Amino acid sequence: MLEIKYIRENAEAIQVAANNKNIDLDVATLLAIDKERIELLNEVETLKSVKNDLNDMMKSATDDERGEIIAKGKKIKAALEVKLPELRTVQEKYQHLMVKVPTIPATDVPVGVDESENVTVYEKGEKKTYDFDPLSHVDLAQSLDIIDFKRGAAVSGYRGYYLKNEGAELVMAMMTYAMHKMIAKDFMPMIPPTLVKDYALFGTGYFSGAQYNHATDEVFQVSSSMPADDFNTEHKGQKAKDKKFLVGTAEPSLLAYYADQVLAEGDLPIRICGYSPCYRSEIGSHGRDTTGLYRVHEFMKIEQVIIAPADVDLTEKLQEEMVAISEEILMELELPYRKLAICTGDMSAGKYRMFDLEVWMPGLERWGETGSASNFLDWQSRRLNARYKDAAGNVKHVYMLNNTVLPSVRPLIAILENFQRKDGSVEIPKVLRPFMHSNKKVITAKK
RNA sequence: GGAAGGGUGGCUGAGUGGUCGAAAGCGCUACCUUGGAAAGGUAGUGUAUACGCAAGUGUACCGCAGGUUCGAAUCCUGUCCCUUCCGCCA
Repeated sequence: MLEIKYIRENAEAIQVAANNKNIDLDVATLLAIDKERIELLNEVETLKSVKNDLNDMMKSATDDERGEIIAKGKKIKAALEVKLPELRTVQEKYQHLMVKVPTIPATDVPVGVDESENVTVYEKGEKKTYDFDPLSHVDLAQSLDIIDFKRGAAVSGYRGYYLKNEGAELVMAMMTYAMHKMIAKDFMPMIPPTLVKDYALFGTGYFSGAQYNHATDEVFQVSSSMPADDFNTEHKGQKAKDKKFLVGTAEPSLLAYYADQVLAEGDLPIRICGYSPCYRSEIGSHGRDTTGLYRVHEFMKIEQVIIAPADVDLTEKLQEEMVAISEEILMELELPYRKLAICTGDMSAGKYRMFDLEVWMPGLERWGETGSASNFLDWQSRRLNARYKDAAGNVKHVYMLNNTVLPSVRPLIAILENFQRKDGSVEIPKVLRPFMHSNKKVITAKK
């Protein structure tokens, strides 16, 4: 969401951004509707102004005058009953288009249609060479008895899994290691709610429109008092109460913490790291990555967010700072990775700049995304109404950034596949050993 | 899940249909007073939005959304949140 004034002044640049981001938006149509909206708004406000004058007159009117005023008032009311629905219709159209307006990306963001045009900034870490055929994490999980996909599918369904033995231990170790790392870097640790109201997800841009949309939004919906089938239908007499959503990352919860708040500039930037379970419906991903742990419906993650003052250059630095932390973690985990500058077509509407980190997975023989760093400028804070007062006393929207610190499952894949040895065992990365029972160094095959 | 009470400006809190954008107090800001401070005095002090270079003017906002009425902080309906008690429960 952007300011309409800004959209009027930068119509062309926004149209280009929308085109580059594959967003179906005609800015000229938006501006035409905006004009219509302003005209109707002025008409309605004029009517209301007359109404208010009548109310003032009523205060000191004689009985005779009162009858006359009431008659005039009724006319105003009738006129408003015509205009207000018109205004409402136009405002709905306006809102519908406004929520699609993208942030104009940084000028040096690569322009591209889809992920194939993302640009590799650099690769770091050595890909190991093996004197044997490296197994995939699925095979390793089986022989080491640390992940059970079969029972996961039986109990949870498609893409379900159990972590067990060292698998469970290792994931907890990863989470604790990452949390400690962030606390050491002065990020405030939080464990936010994962069951949230719609506005947290709308505000951070996780709904494709202004409301939850079954067809495209990758979000699980939850209701405690209605059958799931009736969720989007508000039956007469039946309450759509406790309509909640499961977040796919801690980001919405962490950022919505500041919704409707006015912060002090002196408190910015605010750095936060949050631990949360993450839920993804993967509704548009049927048939992709169908085996293994790569694409699952639930996992755990440490996330980092920064709430910054409205200073683009500063946020560029802060984004680099956040990416550097994620890179430091991958280096300490001794995982080879690459950094990608995400192109316009692979970037969602609100983003100004986005980097992905991908880790090499020798068993799958591919790079796999383990983290994503985004700078939204004020796109999210406008939706969330998160502001701050600057030194001069002006109230402005904050700028918001987020980045993965460490998710649970994809790095686990990378660890298993990169640290496997010829005898089928898997070495535990040194930095995680202090978080394993008895400083365990190796996971050995159970059979 | 049951019962009761409550949500008003930065805070406390008055207000049950028209004189209420809203009393009073506190806080805050400026000025006066002072050697300086306190106390005291005077004035000011919400947000959003439309038009405008601006001053300003209009509109909206008393949790949120609807409704009744010529007119709603006030009446009606729904909803969200908070407090207390009971029940259930990790």
